[in-house]
Amino acid sequence: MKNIIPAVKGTREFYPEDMVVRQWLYALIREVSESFGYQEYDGPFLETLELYAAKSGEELVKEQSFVFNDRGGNEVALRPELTLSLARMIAQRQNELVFPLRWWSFGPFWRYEKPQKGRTREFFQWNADLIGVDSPQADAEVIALCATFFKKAGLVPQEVQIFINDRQLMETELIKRGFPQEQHKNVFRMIDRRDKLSLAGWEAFVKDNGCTNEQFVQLRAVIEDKELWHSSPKITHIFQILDFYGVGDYVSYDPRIIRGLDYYTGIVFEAKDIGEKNRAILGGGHYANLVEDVGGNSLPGVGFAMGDVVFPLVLESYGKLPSLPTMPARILVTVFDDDSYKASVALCNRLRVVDINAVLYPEPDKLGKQFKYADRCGFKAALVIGPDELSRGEIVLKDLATREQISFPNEELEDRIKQWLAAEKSS
RNA sequence: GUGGCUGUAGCUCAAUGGCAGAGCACCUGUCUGUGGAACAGGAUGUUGCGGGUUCGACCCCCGUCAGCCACCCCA
Repeated sequence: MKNIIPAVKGTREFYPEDMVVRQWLYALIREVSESFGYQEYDGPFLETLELYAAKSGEELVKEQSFVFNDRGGNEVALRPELTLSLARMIAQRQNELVFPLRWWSFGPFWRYEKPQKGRTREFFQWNADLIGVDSPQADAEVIALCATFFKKAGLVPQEVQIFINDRQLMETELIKRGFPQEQHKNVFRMIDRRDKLSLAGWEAFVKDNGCTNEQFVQLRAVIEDKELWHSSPKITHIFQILDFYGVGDYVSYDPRIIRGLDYYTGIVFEAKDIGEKNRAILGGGHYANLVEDVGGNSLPGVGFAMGDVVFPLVLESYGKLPSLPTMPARILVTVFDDDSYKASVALCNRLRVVDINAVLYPEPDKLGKQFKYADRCGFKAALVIGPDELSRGEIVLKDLATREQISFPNEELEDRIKQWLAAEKSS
């Protein structure tokens, strides 16, 4: 392999076998989103850095965005997330849109991170948001949407769980335990870190960041209190609603879920693979002020995002990634020799007219070679029209799996193929 | 951004300073109208890239790129 110019680090190349997975996922996402009546939309791939600067969280903006100056000298970013674009799009048409509205999107995003398995610099993301309602019912609907998606993908609650928490509940609890309001943003960051450190390491981290020993004890008590949600009418209500949806067993309470993005103000949630790897699959939450933050009137929303990289890995680890055909045609038309080539082209034409996909072998060749090619490419059947068939006015269909051949009159082609394909599909 | 491991044929991997190899896959033939077997034969490499040490480097050293793993962070 000599001197191939390498792809940009962290970018993705979708070979046909990868592309079918991407399209399968897109179709599944569309199916679930639309089953809840969400409308598809999209925003720009390029945005001003300014859009994210105020609200996305420092790390995302300063460390992880692809930023450059355009020819006019403006600082632009390849979008690292969609929610801010969504907020602006809503704000711009705030007076004509009908609320509540439900929108979803699936498109490319970029983050400048160190690539490894499950993490690339270029990825697709599913976003779904419900805008205009500030209620536990709205939060529950969006969480139910996630759970329904998992269910539809074949994942069970023993494999994936959606963990939820409420930042308001946490704030109330923190104040009760002696943490002043201005310390909360900092404390949230500490809670976010808990899972990544040993208890001793976390203790040191917390104290290094200005907490007293008493505060450390209190903080630890908060995040270890798995029953804290009982004191929250909102979360209690949400669990009840999720039972109505029939997805209650996909959701549990976790006081350690806080989320890194700064704009969440209420319910926050994160779905994880609870098997060996413990990978985060999606995350989201409730944001009360986002539309206002980008210049609109106050309007609440709740939504989430899921990347396209981890999810198929999770499915694969549970053996639930479907095997998808990469060959869109099921029929290969062989070419016997130069004299019969015209007849082979004619067969293809007739099949395509009746919406049957067909591939024409590109040159006359030995039949054995053509059958082998057909088999390796994943075709289901090969058609033969050589001198013998032409003289009898017939066509031969060879089933590549069973190796059986049937022949039929030329004029019955369309019907016979349709019949055969229907039988093949159901077998 | 930090630390570690890895990089040899299309794929999986050998070769521990002395002629770059094996299995699988591929191509051809046995087989001039029939693909999954068998047999026979065949092709395939800037050993990721650049430098250095050495009589001699896949091997040792430095740099660099990429992948993977752990951090960081997140989808």
